[in-house]
Amino acid sequence: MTKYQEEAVLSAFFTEIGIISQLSFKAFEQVLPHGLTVSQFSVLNNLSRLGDGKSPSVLANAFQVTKGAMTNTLAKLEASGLVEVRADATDRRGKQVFLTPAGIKARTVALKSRARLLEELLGPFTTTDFANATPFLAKLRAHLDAARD
Amino acid sequence: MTKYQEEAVLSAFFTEIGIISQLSFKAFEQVLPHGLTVSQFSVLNNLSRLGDGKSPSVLANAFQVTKGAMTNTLAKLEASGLVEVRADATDRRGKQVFLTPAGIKARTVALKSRARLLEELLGPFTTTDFANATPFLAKLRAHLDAARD
DNA sequence: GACTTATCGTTTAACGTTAAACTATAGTAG
DNA sequence: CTACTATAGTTTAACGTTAAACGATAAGTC
Repeated sequence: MTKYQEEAVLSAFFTEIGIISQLSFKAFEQVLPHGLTVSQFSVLNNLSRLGDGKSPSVLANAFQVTKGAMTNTLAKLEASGLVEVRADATDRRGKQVFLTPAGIKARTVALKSRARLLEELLGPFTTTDFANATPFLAKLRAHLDAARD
Repeated sequence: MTKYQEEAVLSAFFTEIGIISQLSFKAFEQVLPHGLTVSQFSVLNNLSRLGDGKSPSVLANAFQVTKGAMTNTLAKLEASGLVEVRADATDRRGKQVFLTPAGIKARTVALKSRARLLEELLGPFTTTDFANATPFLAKLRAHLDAARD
């Protein structure tokens, strides 16, 4: 296989990845409860699955987003009453983010929408198809993540 | 396998896709010749591979981007002298986009950077790993594209 | 204890994008 | 020919993001 062909293989792979990412992202966004963005849902979901009380900067790191972006996302969530942001008692620079009952509920509703969407995205494929594809992707993601300067 | 587990499989898959897409996109952006964005490179590459003289709206469709976004991208390319936009003689509403010598050169330089980057992204994997993963992704992309309302 | 460096969160300007309104031109039906 | 409808491209406001500057607080060093 020539250098050129190898390049074409990688290029095709990353092109497909990019398109799938874009299409699935948009599909998810359209299906989310009104006013909730993917970023906002991701924060709610993280706080619910992994526990709330996290600081904005921890969240920003978790999602690989700047602190400024997280300030914005949290402000929206707070304005919608889905999250409560309190001063950190032990570090006066810091804050802590907590889910409100409304936030928990919004996440639950969003999860149901996502479940319906995923079923739709499954299309003619089987769960096994996706399960088989994931390990390589996970390893690749870990490599890219590590190689990032 | 329970419904919940199936959902987790799909969710994990799309999460990996999203992260890989984001990381590879950013890596490409950082490696591009100064001032060239991924969108701009994509237009140059399309015009070079598939022939220039296309209209802005054809390009907008090809990249699934709004006409307004393409207006912006082409304006940047034109300001950089990488592209020449001429009135369409046969349709006075329309325009045609042509590569300039500088545009062809910029694309060549960008392609070399991309080749180096792809080699780096290859990491511990083989070309075959990517080749094996691509067919499913291509089929899935086609499904998502078709399912899009 | 005083200086220096690092971290937390916010703010600002800039960017690329979308959606929608708009102008100009083309195509079509009566 | 006259409407009407559709399409090409631009413009505008809004959005979510980044990068960089900033003030406040904490941690480390002499």
